[in-house]
Amino acid sequence: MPIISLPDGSKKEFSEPITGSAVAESIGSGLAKAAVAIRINGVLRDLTTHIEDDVDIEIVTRTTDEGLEVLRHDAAHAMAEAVKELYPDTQVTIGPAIQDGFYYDFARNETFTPEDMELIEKRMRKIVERDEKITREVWARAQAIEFFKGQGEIYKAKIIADIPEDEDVTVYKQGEFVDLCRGPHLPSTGRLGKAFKLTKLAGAYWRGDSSNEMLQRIYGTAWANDKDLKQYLHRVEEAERRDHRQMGRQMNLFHFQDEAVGAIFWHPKGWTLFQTLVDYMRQRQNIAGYQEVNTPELMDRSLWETSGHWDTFGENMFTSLTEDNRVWAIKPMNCPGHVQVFKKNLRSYRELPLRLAEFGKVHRYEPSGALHGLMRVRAFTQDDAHIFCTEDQITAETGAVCSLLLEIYRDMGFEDVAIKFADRPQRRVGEDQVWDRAENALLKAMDSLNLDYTHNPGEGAFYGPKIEFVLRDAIGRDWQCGTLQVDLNLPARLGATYIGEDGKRHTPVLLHRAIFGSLERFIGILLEHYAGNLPFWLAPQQVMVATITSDADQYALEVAQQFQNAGLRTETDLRNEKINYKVREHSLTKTPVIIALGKREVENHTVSIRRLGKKGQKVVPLTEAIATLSKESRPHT
RNA sequence: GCCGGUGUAGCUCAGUCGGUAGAGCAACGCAUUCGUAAUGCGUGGGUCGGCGGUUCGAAUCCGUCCACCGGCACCA
Repeated sequence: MPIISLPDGSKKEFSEPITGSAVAESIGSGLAKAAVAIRINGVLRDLTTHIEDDVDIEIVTRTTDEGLEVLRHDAAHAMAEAVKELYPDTQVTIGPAIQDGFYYDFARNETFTPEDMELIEKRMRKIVERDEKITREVWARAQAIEFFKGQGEIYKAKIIADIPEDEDVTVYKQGEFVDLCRGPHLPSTGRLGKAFKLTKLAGAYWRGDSSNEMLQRIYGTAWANDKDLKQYLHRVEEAERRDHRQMGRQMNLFHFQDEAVGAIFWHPKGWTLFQTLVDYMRQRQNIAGYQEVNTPELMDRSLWETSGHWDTFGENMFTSLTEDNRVWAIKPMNCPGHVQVFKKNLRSYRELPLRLAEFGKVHRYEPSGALHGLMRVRAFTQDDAHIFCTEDQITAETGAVCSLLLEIYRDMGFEDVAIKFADRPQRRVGEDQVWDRAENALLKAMDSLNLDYTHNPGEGAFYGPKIEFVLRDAIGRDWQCGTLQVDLNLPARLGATYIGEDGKRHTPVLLHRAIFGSLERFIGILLEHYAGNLPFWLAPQQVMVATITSDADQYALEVAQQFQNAGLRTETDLRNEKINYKVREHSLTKTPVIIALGKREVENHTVSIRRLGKKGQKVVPLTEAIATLSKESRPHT
């Protein structure tokens, strides 16, 4: 006689054991239709589960995050079933739900083609039409292994062998298809609906390990209904439209070419943007007590051996062998250089914290497959700084870096910043006790600053734990940009010391920190965040003075000159073209302000201001325009 | 680095069965002086990613290398 409590506190009593579906039906047919799973005493279960005891339940519907996860997991199963029907010699491995969709990894000798993908999707739709019952069974481990081996499913057998002894091995059946799975699943394949689509074909290593064989992964997206699917596809298109590589071409900012793979040719406008960011950061850092330095691009290999970079990343460093038989490494980081500057003078504890900053251009031989526009390159510029301090100063310095960083992100238009704590990685230098100290010091600093953070295990740098600062952009994507690392290893390895109050030599703590991270990448992020429509103060070309007729040419040159004198990045367009044509062209290159000048403006000494993305225009006296725009051109700090 | 896809004019793209390579935009020239997202007419522009092979003949078929795109792995 189960008594079932609903989330709103109401109770329902049933005279006999009942399934989740029936409970949903008893509440309402609409709910029953939308239901994909049931939460019983906090645990997500199949709708087909029989409820015999008194329980708290919640019906999970297809539009909720959890419901979508179930739906997408079902889509993965339907895809696997389709693949097994069409290509019986294929082994299925794993197929989880992911953000916005699902994938399944297959092992098969032949490769899947885009045409296969269409066939598979068609077959999935047939499987949905067949509306096969999905049933759950608990199997004995040995029996399960035997079964899947018998089916030629070696990967599945391996997965079962890895399931902890105390966990049940559950399998789900739909039609002829039997899959090892934790569940939960829908009652039948028909409930999946039609709002899914296979999206891409890719390789993926078995168990995510590049020393293993590569499987074939098929990705798909699945939604509660057609409307949501359409909306998602539209969102993807929008994201493509704001691709920074596209913006770079449209706005004439930079280009790449085969002779310099992973390196950027900055055009005048792109470089102007770059310099605007550098100028801004330089100013902020000066105020925050940093001193700027510059260190060599090339340093003898031995220095990198001492620092530990050679052992850890030697294969990813560019080197140059010279006539005198010396091997030079092109710097992949600035820290060893900064330590040399620190070491050159005898340092006193009174000088600490000493903050050395450098807009250092570094080179790293990134794997070819990792390269991606401005986001991942082989030559980039860091807004790097190293803070030499005592252990007692770690907290205060961490606090200062955090507030500086958050202010700067806000200026750039990012309000939403997440913080992660990354601790010791597998591959590292230094004793475990040193790592304990470094991690504890950083955690203590974060706690005493009341920072909200999540844990990112094993993701620290090879010389120390780090804080990662992750910002969220206008379309909800996360970008890890800033970082702060506590390093108790490199200063000792590179022999940095200072004289303490006690008159003895001590090894300083080294805090590595960057705010933009890579200037190049940050520009990519800005371009995508703003879809090219940069705020006025950042826009490389702020004002275009365009004439309506040639009568205004003289005045236009005068106006442009005055804008330039006021520090506004201004160009003129005196071409013999219609104003419509000019407006369109300069709008496409994302110029924030177009000043159109005709007879009327010449006569009245006014200008007509048109803002990017806005319909009309405003006619104001020239002096007023200059005042307004100059004010806007300052970083709003 | 690995898997799959793509590579044709400055840009976006078409090119059937192997038979002398096309469009729109841009550029250049001429006309037009125009009031806020494309004025008209004309002209020039190609190592069809590189190299090799098959063929009487290759943008097209085969091999190989390179780059890019989407993933995987990597990311000091």
